[in-house]
Amino acid sequence: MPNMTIKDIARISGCSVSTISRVINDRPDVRPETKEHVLKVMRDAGFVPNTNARQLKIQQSRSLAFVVKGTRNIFFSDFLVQLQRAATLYGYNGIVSYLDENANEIDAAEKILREIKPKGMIFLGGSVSNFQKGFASISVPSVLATLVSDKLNFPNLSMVGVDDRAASYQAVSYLIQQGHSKIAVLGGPVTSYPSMMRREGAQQAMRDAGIQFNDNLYGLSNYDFESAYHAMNSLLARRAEFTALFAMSDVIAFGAIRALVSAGFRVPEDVSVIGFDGITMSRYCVPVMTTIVQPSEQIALQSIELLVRQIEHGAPAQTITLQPELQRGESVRAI
Amino acid sequence: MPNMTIKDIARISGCSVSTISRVINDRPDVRPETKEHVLKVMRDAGFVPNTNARQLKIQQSRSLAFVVKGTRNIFFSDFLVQLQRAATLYGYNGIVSYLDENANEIDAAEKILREIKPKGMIFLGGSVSNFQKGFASISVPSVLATLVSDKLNFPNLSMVGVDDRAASYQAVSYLIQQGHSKIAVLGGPVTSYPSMMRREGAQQAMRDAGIQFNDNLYGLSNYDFESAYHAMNSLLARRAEFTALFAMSDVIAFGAIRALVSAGFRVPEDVSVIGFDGITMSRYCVPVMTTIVQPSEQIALQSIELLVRQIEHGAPAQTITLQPELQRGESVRAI
DNA sequence: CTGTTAGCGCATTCAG
DNA sequence: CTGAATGCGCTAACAG
Repeated sequence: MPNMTIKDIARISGCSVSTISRVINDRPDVRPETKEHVLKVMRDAGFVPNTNARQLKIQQSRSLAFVVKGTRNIFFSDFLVQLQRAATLYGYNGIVSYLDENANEIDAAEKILREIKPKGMIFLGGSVSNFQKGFASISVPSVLATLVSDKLNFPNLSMVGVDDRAASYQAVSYLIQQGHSKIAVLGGPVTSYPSMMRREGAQQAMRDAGIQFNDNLYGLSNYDFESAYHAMNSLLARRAEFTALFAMSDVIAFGAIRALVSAGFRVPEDVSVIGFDGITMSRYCVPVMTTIVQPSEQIALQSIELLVRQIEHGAPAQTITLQPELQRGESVRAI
Repeated sequence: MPNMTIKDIARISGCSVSTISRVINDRPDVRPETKEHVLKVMRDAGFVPNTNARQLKIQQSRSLAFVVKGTRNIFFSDFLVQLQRAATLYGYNGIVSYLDENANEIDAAEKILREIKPKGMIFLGGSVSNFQKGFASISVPSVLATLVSDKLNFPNLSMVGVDDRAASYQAVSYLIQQGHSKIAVLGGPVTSYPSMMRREGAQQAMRDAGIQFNDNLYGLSNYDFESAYHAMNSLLARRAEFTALFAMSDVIAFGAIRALVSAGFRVPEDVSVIGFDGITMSRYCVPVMTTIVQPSEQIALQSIELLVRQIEHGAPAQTITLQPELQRGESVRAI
């Protein structure tokens, strides 16, 4: 009898279906003995409630949707594992949905919402303008992870991440402290909010140090190895002169370093490189990457906690800004 | 009107619910014009069928469970994305479940089976002995991806992967061809089937070349950076002498290289390194990794195809062995 | 505390 | 080709 229903359990235990339902849902209004008895019958029969029927009835699931934009970004892969773990901790199961870099995450979210009716959503990556335009239409508790923006103000959208501008200010300041003044920057397009913030932070750091930011030293790259590799090659092709590079992610840094080395430069002897994210690889590569480490485990945990509070207690959305940390590796050299 | 039902569509389109249902399920017995009309109404209304109701009715889901053992293995992260993509291609949605390295994947699978009733499962990583002991109890179509073993013979368990023994034979033979004879090996424990096969292949290659395999040159490592780093340090601590290293995964190779470099060795000048897997990073690191590339996209695609055939047409389980490819990078030097 | 009953949204006979 | 009616398994009033 592999597929029992609560009816069968009701029959066997001599109770009614509603009592069984109450036991399943751990309602208080069941006599302890009855509950015990029903529980035993259920165990003996190997009964498992039908999730579909349950969810059809209550119109929602116990799942969270993780919407990931940017599948080639290793930082996100790492982060997803943490999210899953945290979700499980709170009794939810996470369903991952990968999106193309140029997909619209709001449209995708709406589709997911209708299809699987998650109780909450967590967005990894995403464009602020897409959110501004469309997020109003989605009403489930949500969290935008690894991104904090003051331009987004929705009652059901929390944000958890580091202050990208401050973090990249720190990164570039570090390069400047080490004596660099010709600093190239590699990162995402202006339509990417974190990229924009990181760029602003970088420029601010230069300005504050009296260094003129040169647009010629800015290379456009997506958050993947290949794109970064090509971006650096373009920089080199136009004879950009720099002694240091700020890459807006470790993955970008790796791709860039590969291009630099292929072109005959040494890191850090000829070019110093500082990354961003602090993926595991950054600690095991040669040279060890100097990078801004995002506290990904904390971000994941806090994201889930916030989401669960929003879901279960109707808590208001919050913005949490966590502190990144500078990992002093070997990829930056003082000059 | 965020939550439409087929009833609404029926009303708007002037048809009955059954016609709508037929259109949704792409049944042939609907007049083309009617179908077109209904389709238009559905699009205009942004209607999405309720998955729960549908699945409750047809008593099965359209989801596949991906059971991943080993969250720190970047190769699996890459691979999962491919699996998701392939699943979507076939109209299924994949649900990922991450397991601890020392969890029992069969127990986990049984739980997943009861909870979400997937139509099929794909296992990433897993111990052959666990399968031998417990897989008989699970009856849904399954695929063991990236692992091929002749010790597993279940009517509902397909396997897709490379011939680990042959592949590592190739890897070590390559080192030997390059003049190496003192070859260290870093890899998983004997309880890991791929590790065992890769070890056997490596030893065979050495035997065939008349090289004595020295147990002192074998280091035990899990498939993560840190473990590999420590394993290499142990090898160095016991003054193992070698000019080349066969690492059973790229991640292991990276961890080992980091340890080597820290100890003052250069790669490949002092020690040549060959890896396994061919993760994206292997092409963008310095030096570019010489490695055995698993055709992960193919493995993912074939795994899903096989699974879908088993599910939809009751096709028998199959074993598919794919050819890996040697990526000649810069981490191996002839001596 | 417990039982009866009416749907949740959809697929599917069975009649037209 | 199309429509009306039934029930999948479960929860939640409502009525004892």
